[in-house]
Amino acid sequence: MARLVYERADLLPLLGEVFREHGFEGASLAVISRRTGLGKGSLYHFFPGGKEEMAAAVLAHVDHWFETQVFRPLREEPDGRRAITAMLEATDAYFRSGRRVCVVGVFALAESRDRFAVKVASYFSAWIDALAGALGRAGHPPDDARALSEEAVGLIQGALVLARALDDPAPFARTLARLKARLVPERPAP
Amino acid sequence: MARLVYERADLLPLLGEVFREHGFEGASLAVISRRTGLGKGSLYHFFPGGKEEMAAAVLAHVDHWFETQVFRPLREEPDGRRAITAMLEATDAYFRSGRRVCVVGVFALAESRDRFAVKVASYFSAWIDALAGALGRAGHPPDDARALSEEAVGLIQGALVLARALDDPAPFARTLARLKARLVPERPAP
DNA sequence: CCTTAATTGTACCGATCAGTACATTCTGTA
DNA sequence: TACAGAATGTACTGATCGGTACAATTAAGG
Repeated sequence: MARLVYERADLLPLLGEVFREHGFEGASLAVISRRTGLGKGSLYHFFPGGKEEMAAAVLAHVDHWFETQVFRPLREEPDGRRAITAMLEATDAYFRSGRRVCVVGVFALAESRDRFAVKVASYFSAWIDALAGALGRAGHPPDDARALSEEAVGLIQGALVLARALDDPAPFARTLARLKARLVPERPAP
Repeated sequence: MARLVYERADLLPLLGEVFREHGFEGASLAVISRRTGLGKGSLYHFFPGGKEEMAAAVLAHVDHWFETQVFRPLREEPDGRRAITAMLEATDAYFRSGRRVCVVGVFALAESRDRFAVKVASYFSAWIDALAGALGRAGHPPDDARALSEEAVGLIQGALVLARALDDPAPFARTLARLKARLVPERPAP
């Protein structure tokens, strides 16, 4: 058989999609095997810890993506408005304008939250912290910035739930547009 | 053994908690049996359709609760501001101030969405429609009302995800407080 | 070509899954 | 008390679960 996967890292995007679509409980080794094209032998070769290790690797992979593409720019870009605009664009791209849900959110709602409690919690708190900082640099008063950041991150997650529930990505797109207007108004925040 | 359950309806709250905590895939008949105190014989006596019928009954039960306690008051209470305030209070009570997640949201994010697509979608669209009407009666311009309603429902769902992810109900409470300030401002909306 | 180790598919394990069959136990009505 | 039907627990089914063992295959180095 042709060798399609050369590295463990090549598997992570595929595994990510499987867990995103099925959740942890619903992602059976059978569907993982089918979607990756790898037998159990290969899967356990790359992930001796089994399904739990696969899910942990996916969470770490997602966290790393957001850390480098979203959180760090939010923290380090001196221009707060530019940082927030970039975050909204990256978010829109990552979630495919609402056609993709958040695997961390999926894990958070189900039983699997307890198993991955630390990673799930740190993902959201890192996002809120980084965005609050950028909002502060964009001119929002510190007290507002924190509340606004929490609201924005929650709004994104809620819009993903809504988009999936209604089977329509439009609510997510509208939410991002409203968020942009609120977080980065045409005239800098008072 | 003492008979604890006399009617199928008595089971729905128990089943609701199980599906809320475990999701559809994660709620095995073993845990359902343990949590309800009923053997499989009894469960299949009440729900010949098995797990799927149980979940459908739970969704219908939740939908009925929201219909009578939230959606209908939102539609029929002439005073829009009063209707919205009552909705926020009922929502806070139902979700136990953020200590409880939304079983429809849980179903929406996981694979189970496809199985219950109609009920999941209608729950959210009914909520958004009813709230948009009340917002209109509360003085919000029609265009704003629709967008504001969608945002509010999404915000509630997102806050539930956040509360569960961070294992802290506070974000939900703060979100409801902000929502109240936005939907029912001290001085009626412009 | 030969060796070696990494990689992979397959057969299997015990446990658990949803669901069925059915005998037993209750409960209400004579 | 006696009976009928509802309610219930238990034992089972085949399928699938996550995970293991291991032999066959592959690729790289000499």
